[in-house]
Amino acid sequence: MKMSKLFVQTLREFPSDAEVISHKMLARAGYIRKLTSGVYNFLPLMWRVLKKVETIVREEMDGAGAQELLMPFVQPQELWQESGRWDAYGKELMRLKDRHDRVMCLGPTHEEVITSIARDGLKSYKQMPVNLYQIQSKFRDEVRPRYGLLRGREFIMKDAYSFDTSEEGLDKEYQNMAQAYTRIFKRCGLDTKMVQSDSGAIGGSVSHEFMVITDTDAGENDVFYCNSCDYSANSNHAVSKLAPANTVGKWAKAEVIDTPNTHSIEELSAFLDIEPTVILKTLVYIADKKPVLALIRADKTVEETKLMNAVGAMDIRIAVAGEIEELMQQNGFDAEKGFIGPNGIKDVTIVADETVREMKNFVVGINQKDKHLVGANFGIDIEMPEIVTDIRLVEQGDFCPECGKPLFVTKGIEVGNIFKLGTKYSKPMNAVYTDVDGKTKPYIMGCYGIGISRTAAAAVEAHNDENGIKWPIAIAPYHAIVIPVSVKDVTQMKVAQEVYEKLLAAGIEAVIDDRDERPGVKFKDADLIGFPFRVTVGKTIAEGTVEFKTRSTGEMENLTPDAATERIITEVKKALAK
RNA sequence: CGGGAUGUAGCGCAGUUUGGUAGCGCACCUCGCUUGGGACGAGGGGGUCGCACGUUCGAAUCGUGUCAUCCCGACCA
Repeated sequence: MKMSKLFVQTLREFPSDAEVISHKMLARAGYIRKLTSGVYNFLPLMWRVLKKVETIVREEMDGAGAQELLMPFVQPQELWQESGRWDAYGKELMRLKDRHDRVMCLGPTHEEVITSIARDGLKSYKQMPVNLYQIQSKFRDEVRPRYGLLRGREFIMKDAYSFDTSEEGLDKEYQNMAQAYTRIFKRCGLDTKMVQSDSGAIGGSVSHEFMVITDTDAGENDVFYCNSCDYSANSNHAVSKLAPANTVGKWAKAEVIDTPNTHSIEELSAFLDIEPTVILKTLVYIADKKPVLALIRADKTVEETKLMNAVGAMDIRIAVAGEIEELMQQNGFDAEKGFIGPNGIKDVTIVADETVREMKNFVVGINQKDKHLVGANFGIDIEMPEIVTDIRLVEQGDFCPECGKPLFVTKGIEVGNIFKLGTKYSKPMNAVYTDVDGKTKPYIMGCYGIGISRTAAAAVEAHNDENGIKWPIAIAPYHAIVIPVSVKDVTQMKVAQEVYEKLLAAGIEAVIDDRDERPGVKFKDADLIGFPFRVTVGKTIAEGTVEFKTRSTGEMENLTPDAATERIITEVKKALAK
């Protein structure tokens, strides 16, 4: 490809609406252009990258025994009503009407459609196991799209769905996919960590996420991991052992005492001269529009996803002052934040964290302003809630649940995930097969996603410097660029042309910068766009050498034109051999 | 959806306070000159100043409304 004809417009400055590095770089280097919020044009360079990621994904998925198909982007409401997700999915599901006022949605994921395909054509145990996948644009009407391709509304995703006749079969396919994913991301030049995670709106029991570890803002997930064993988990799912703490209060008997103006745990513990570990904290949440009380040892934080799961809600948030007031009034109390407690609250789900179990003689709010109950105990002064489970956010300094060594935290970009769905969709949608015993049974399903466009963006997050992108060779839009310093210099141009043609003949994807620009412009563009290799043909051609530069390391060498050509061919082959 | 901000040429911005016929840099076109890290000179093309209504002799500028975009929080590939 001639640089003069390559459809790309690099910018001198970063677009002002870009926040994270991958968005800045991809926009400035002319890979993407925003069409509207969270929706991007993938320009020729970007499309080449995406196709390369797709190719790797296809090769590994096919190699793992999956079969590719393509499902529609527009889906009918009825299918989503069958699974129960039409109401459950929320506003992220982009709904629209056709000309007959029939209600449709844009596919954010395809469990419903694939399940309908399966129940039509997958009738016998003999046809299983089977794994079907597609690569396609998805649309999720995100509350707040951001970070460019990392959280767009429209994005390219590979989604695979497996059908098995047994849990054992599903386990096997789950492992199979985990291994395929590990290979895929490695081939894309990304270091990923497979972490335990919450299964969220898609549902199911077990799930893992593949995280690109990054220390930038773009890593929206906190990942806790252990250096001594292989435990790692998303913070929304992580569990931990706690350091020993004093959880027994200093009071011998229960009594209500005045605690004026102690609205926070800090103020209360200072006023009473005690540690927060002997205070029972009561938080009011709104889960699916209904209030929920969460009890936890006061030095700990509630993890909202865990709480949401504990009460079986689809949506959760902390209550605002007005809602707390309303709850108090309904129960005949006059208290505010800081003095709330579980006693006397009727018809409200109460969830306690495991940490409350070992608390004794503790301090707790009793829904009276400026008063607390001290020396309280479960079973005597406070009823133990029916739901006692882990709703605690793991923190740095906690210990590994498996081996007891310290846990560490880091940021991660989720590029893929795998779920065990079980019969979550097959049962409600009556998607069944006939088993060997002649009985009809629902499929045991799994689903496996990879964000294609997010993976490409994550690669930029992981590989860049102040001058631009440093693409991993396997997913770079082109492998190499050949730059004649002056296109008017006949010798330089001739040698550059020869190198370029030899590269093409060897199957290297190369660009020749035939523009009549000053060298600085060409070098800046080459670095910004991120060609893995660069051959510069300049004055040193008089001594028979050209300059060979490796983008990832910045290393520069003077080689003969043939040596530089061979070097690129060797390096690219080596990189693609994985 | 709550809080904050911004909409002026493809990109980055000034002009708005104090109303008077729209500007700068980059990019683009032509010519000259230049050629190892985003040169220089001359000339040129491109904008209903987000949109609507209002105030005014006159609105990018003032008022009201509206839309869009971005940032901070709750969701997720």
